[in-house]
Amino acid sequence: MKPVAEQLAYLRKGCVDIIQEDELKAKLERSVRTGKPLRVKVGFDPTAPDLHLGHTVVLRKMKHFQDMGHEVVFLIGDFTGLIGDPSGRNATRPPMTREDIARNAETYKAQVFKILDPRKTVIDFNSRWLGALSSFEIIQLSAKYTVARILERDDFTKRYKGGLPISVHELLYPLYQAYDSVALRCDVEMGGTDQKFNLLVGRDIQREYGQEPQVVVTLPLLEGLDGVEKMSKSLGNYVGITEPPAEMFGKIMSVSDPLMYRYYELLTDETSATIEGWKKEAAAGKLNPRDLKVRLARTVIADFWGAEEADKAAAAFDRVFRDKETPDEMEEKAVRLEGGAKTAPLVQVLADCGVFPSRGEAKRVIQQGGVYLDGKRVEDIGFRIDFGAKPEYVLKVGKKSFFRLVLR
RNA sequence: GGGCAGGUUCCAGAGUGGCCAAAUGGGGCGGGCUGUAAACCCGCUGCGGAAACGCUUCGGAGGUUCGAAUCCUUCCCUGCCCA
Repeated sequence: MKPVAEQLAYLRKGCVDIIQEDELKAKLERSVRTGKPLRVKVGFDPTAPDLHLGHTVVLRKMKHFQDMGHEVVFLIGDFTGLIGDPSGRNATRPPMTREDIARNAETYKAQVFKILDPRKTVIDFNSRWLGALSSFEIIQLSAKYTVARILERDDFTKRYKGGLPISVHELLYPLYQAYDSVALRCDVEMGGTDQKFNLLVGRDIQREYGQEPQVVVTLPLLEGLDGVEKMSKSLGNYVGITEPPAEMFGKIMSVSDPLMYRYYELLTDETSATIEGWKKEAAAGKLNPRDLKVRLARTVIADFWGAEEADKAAAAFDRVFRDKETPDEMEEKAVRLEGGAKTAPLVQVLADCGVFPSRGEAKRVIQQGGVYLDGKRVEDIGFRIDFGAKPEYVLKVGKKSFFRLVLR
């Protein structure tokens, strides 16, 4: 196990808060002395079946703890998922079914080891202990905290003052999450900055149960592709870690320059000094931000798919967008025509095979000049596609979507 | 239990009998500019229709009216105040 000072320096990088740092130091010292690793918990909400880059910020930090020889608990909040954490939301979340949760948990398991070391990771479910609590024990737990303190949480305060509904079970959420720390006897709990309140409640409740309070580590929330909202699946501004390399590449390239530096900071091992240097060089015109962006995309993709795939994605991207060629892999859309007909109005075909949600939408985009067949812009909304001449067309919608239209 | 204020299109939020498929902003989509950047500019944004126009929508169900998002009844949901 590494010396404490070295561990601290390594673990501190990129964190927003460490509460309290001297407590962490003390825990690390004891761990070095006794050879007993720290237990670090991070809870994951079972609603998102697919991890995205936003999750990887904390996953990477978990990996850092593993690198330092500590034990990481990847806690799937299957029980708390039944409540639905209202953090950062202004509305109550609909609860999930047990089936949803079980399925999503499996998906998680399959994904986290792209980053985490499986030998040093414990995967657990909080239904294991929360589901076993009796009503009496729940009352005991709730008695250890006050409504006023719970309402201090930012989003509760806002909702309360704004006259928006808060259900009682939502108030219980932080207590349940805190109880996880008690059940696991955590030394450290990590989460995004939006989790700060919940993590801190963990400290209080552990104290109430006679345990040494955990150290709370918060990490920045990664902004989504829009650069404003935090990355989330429901906002659609995310890059999923299982997405094909080409997809990832395109998404990362579409990010704004300031966001690119942010991504470097949070998603790669480049040092802050290096990144600052690039920023200056780009501003001075010595470096094309586009090249930096390509580098970022390759680095990120290499983490999940390997360097070779990253290179391929980069090459494919150049072919399509620099050389204006069509990509070699496109989503195929099967076209079915009535009674073995060979031709049909394009608008109809595009709506039927799901490229557009309705004919109206298809018409609109064609009128606006956003539809291309085999590289030629379709000008006429009455255009009929003819599969008699050829069985397959390359369809381009807007700048970046390509489909293969195949008659079935 | 009593009083009051609300529930509008993806979201926020106007609209209080016909001019409302419903202002405005955001989001989304398309075009232009570019580094497929961002920012910015233009356009579109319920469904069907080439269009004229038709059809379905304003918490649910009924009703009044030639005509309702707008009025009435009732039910459901939310917030506030009092108890």
